Formats: sequence, structure tokens, C-alpha cells
Amino acid sequence: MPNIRDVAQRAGVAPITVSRVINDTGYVSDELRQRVEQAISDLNYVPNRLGPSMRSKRSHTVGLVVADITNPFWTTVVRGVEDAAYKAGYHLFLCNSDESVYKEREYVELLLSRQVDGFLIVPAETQFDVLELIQKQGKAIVLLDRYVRTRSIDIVRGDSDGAGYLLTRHLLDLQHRDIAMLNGPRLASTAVERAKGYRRAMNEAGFLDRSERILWGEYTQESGYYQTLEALQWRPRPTALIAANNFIALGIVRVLDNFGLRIPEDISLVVFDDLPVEVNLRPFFTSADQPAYEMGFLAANTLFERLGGDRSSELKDIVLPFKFTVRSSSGPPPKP
Amino acid sequence: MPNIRDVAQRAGVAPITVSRVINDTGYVSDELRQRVEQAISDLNYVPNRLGPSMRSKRSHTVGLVVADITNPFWTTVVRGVEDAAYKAGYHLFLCNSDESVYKEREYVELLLSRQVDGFLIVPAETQFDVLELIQKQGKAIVLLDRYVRTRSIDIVRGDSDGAGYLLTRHLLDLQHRDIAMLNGPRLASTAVERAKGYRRAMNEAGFLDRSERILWGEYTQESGYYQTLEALQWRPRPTALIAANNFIALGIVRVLDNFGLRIPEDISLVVFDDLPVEVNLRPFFTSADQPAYEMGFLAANTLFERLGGDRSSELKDIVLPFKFTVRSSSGPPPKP
DNA sequence: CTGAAAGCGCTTACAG
DNA sequence: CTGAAAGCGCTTACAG
Repeated sequence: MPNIRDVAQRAGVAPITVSRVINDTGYVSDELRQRVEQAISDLNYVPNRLGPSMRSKRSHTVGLVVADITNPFWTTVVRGVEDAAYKAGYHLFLCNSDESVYKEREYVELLLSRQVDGFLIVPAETQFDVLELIQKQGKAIVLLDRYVRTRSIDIVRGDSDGAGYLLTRHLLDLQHRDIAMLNGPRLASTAVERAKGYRRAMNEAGFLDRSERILWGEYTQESGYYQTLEALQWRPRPTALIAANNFIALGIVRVLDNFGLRIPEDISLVVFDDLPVEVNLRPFFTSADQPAYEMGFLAANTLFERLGGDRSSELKDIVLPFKFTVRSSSGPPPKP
Repeated sequence: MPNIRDVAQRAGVAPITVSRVINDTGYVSDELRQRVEQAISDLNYVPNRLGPSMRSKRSHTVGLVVADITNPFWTTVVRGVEDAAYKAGYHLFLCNSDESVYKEREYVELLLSRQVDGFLIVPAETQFDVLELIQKQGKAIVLLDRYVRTRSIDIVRGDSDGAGYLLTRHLLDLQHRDIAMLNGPRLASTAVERAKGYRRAMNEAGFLDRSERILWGEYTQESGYYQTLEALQWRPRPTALIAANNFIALGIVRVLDNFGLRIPEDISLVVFDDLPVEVNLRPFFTSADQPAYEMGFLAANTLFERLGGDRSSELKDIVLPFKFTVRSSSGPPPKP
């Protein structure tokens, strides 16, 4: 491939003149400019951005680490990030952590050596040890969706606490009293927040000490499956279930049939993150959806602001409200 | 950030010795190795891969351009690519072309200047002009899903022709005779192939000249909507519809209600790419699904083989069969 | 076993 | 308005 010197030679100028033409910087006479442009097109010259990246220590590149792009929620977040990056002239390295801190760290190290300017990460756990590594290298970072132990870090997330509260209130308003929450892992901040909202609504309604009604698990279909099996053993049997995410909801649906239970006649269901719609029962439950696209878009732009020199300003904790889709049939509870 | 010379200085060695320790190449005495490792950890040294990339002209980086990552089909393809890349030690630049040749070209140019080693692209149109650019720069490329005019290019794709044939046969076997195909754009090779399979099955069954039963459009919900409106005007009215992709199927479903038509009682439906399942009618149609993950994984590995020096071998055209999910209720046709 | 030199492609800072 | 020199961080190829 030709380099800037080949172009310069062909045009009979110095490399720096070619550079000035390419970047439209400094003064170049029309005549030289024409000769350079001719040489560029003759040689199919494509400037190599690795050079400038090395000099300027700016790659205009961002590392994006999500849990699993196969989950439509993250897909949508990624799309928001990508659109923001496109507009801002950044390129994305896409990485799937699969919720593993090991893979997360591995990717961060590789991305650091690739000289990304910053990171957009969905942390796998609240113990976010790679942060030290990132900050020591002086790289910017904005978290997506889940906060971590340290608060000294920018984040854009959904209002899980508020949504947990509203979903629970919704069920309470429909006269449900025995409400089980099938939750994600204790190490995920979103699960913790969702539980907090649940408890707040229950307490306000005068139902104290309902913590044992929260089943901690994973954000997976399997987990939802086993959590449901357990919840259905309780006496009195719950009249309503809260699924802390879409996969857990799938697990729930898989079980109910075996117990001869139907939604909403026998048991009500409300769901966080109503995105993957495997379920034919969609009209029968109320859902609270994260504004996924906006989350990605905002987080990316927050990062780009930082990279643009806005490092001094104070930390951001942007909390986006969920979108509610209330469907009539989430209740009321069945008569015994 | 410290560089290799800082480490060398601290360890009292030459930079090349540090390089040898990092890459575990050449001979280094245990003593020096220890001093170097100590210095690396003291300084939190992270090697800068831009240096080697510039020297070796290998970035171990791949440009991935898909139509829209928001479509679950492409999501799954991307996941396959990512897993393959992770294993092979490559990193991905993710780009959405939004089916626009303009954006496609823009991304390819940017990726070229970023010195990607190769490309994985879902071409927006059969006229794939950027190919010249890519090949002139001596970069490897493997197409995903859709072929283009030039055949001198590796590709991994689904067997659209075969799937079109089988879906049509399925309807014919159920005694359908008036079958409308709501297809994608004429510029998309997948749409062309799907139509080809349809015609082949119809011809074999003795129904010639059924080309006018193919409605060309876009792979979008809007297109499916208007195509359905048109198809329903025909006399005799079609007893079965073939949706050439998932979005078109959504458009179909939106219309049927207005006409008081129900699936499968009044009209049968078969669908390509049964991935986004907005539809509550899923149990009522037969679908042919692309092996999306495998497509991404295979395409990426094909590219890596090329990058590994396998450029000489002949062109690959890997055609993967669709997976069929035949649901009983796709037919038979209603009695008049 | 260890190291000094050169060069990958570019642009900043300086000189003319 | 134009250009020669130096340097971003690394490693190949050579010398000792």
C-alpha cells in the first residue's frame, strides 16, 4: 500500500504538504493541492490512521463491553451507542462479557493495549476491580445500566427502584397481597434496586418483613424456572409474580402449564424488560421496559463529552425512567 | 503512560529485552526477566499494540458491517462472529449500514484507514462497488448472507433457494394453489433466491407463469403491510401467503384483522426468518430459519483462514440449510 | 544471551 | 506558502 511519502514523491512535494491537503489544515497553494489530489487518486492512497493515533495518543476508538449482545435489551443499547459513535466520529470495539468478570478483565486489558480512548461497560458484578486498571491508565469510562461499589464513576442507568415500586403498587392496587418477586443476582445492582422498590411499595401498604418473598437467582430462564417452582410451594400460594427480567419471565411461563395455572385467571404476572417476545401471553401481563436505546446513546455521548475535555465536571448519575405498558389483565387476584 | 523505554530504564536493560519478555520470544536470562517483570508491574505498564501493528501491518482487527444489529437475525450472526473472533484473537469494529450503500462505503473507507485486516460485510445491494476499493487495498473479505454481482468473493449464506422451494412445496402438499409470495427487494440476492425456489416448486407442480404472484418490496413491516393489501385484491384471493422475512410477516399480520381474515382458518402463512416474535400467532405458521449463529461463526473463521495465509485456495461459497419448523396449522386451504 | 539502529506512517513545531 | 527534522511505541535484523 502506498504511504504518504509515495504520494508526496508522485506529486513532487513534501509529505507534510500531502498531510495538509488530506486534513485541510494550513496553507497549500491551489497548484500543489491539485497535484497532490491527483497523486492520491492515482495511487488509491488511503491515509493510515495508526500514525496519527500514535502521535496524538488519541485513537478515536471506544471499547464497548456488554453482557451478551444476543439479549434484545443489550442489542438496543448497543444500537444507541453505535449511532452516537457514528455521529461523533468514533469507532466501537464490540465485546461480550457473558456476565463473567474474567472475560471482562481480559477484554479490558486487550482494549487498553489497543489504545481505546474510553470504555462503555456493563459491569458483570458490583465488585468492579478492572476500574482501577482503567483509571490508572487515565482512560475515561461510563457504566451502562448497573452501578458498582465505587461511586466515583459516570453511569447511565434505568430507574429500577422506581419501576420495582410501580409494578408492585400496580399489583397492590389490584388487591394482590401475596406477591412473589423472582429476582436476579444479589451482585447485580439492578436486582438490588428492583427489590428495594418492591419492599418500599409493600411497606407503604403495610406489609412489613416481606423480604422472604424475594427469590434471588440469575437473570436466566433456568433461574426463573426453579424460582417459580419454589414460589408455588408457598402457602398461601402467591397470586402474583414479578419477573425481574425477560428471561426469568420465560422460565415462569414454562412452569405454569405443568401446575395447571393460567395467566391471568389463576395467577398474575408483571415483567421487567419486555423485549424478547417468545411468549404468546404478552397481552396478559404488564411490563416495565428500560429505555434501552436512549441509555446507550446518552452513555456514549457522556463518554465523548469527557473525551472532549469535560473531565473536570462532576460525576454523572443519569437515571432514566422505565416505560410502562399496563395491560388490563394483570389482575385482579383469583378468588380462592 | 509508561512506554517500553520507561520499563527498560527501570529494569536497567534495553527496550528490546523488555519486548522479549513481554512476547516470550528469544532468550532472556532469568535474572533480567525478573527485573523486567518487576518494572512492568511497578509501572502498570500496558504494551501499546499500535506500535507492532504499524511495523507488521497487521492489526488483528476486523470490520463487521451489518444492515442493522437491532434485527435479531443479525444480532445472532454478530454473536457468532464475535465468538469466533474472540477465539482467534481478533477484535471487531461494529458498524450498521442501515441497508444504505452510502453508509456502507463510508464505513469501509474509515475501516480501511484504521488498518483492519479484513472485512465481514452484509452487502446492502447486489451492486457492491466498495469491493474494488477493498481488493485494491489488498484486504480480505467474506460476505455474509447475500451474494453480489461479482462472484470472485468468499461468502457464507443460507440456502434461500432451497428454503423457498420447501416452504412452497409444503403449501402445495396442503392443497394450496393460490399462493402469494411477499418478497424483499429485487436488489437483494436472498429475495431473488427465495423467489427462484418458489417458482421451481410451482413449476414442478404444473403451475407455470406464476411470477406475477411474487410481490417485490422491502424487508420491512411497512412493505409487508402494503404487499398484503395488494395480494388480497386478487381474484381468486390467495389461500396462502409466503412472507420472505420476519418483518414482512409482521406487516401481514397487521392487515389480516382489518379484512376479518384469520390464520390459519381463512388464510395460511409461512415465514422466512422466524426470529422476532412480536406475533401471538406463532403456533399457527410454519417457518424456515437461517442458521444465523453458524453463519457468523463460519464466515469469521473463513476470513481468519484467509488472513492466516490461505489466500491461494479457491473461492468459497458456503451454503447453509435453513432449519424448518413445520407447524400443523399452516393449512389446508379453506373451502370456498 | 543482550543491545544499538532503523523504520512502520504520520504530524507538531520550527525554520525559511 | 513550503519543507526538514524529530518522535509517537514497538520489533526485525543485525552485531557482538
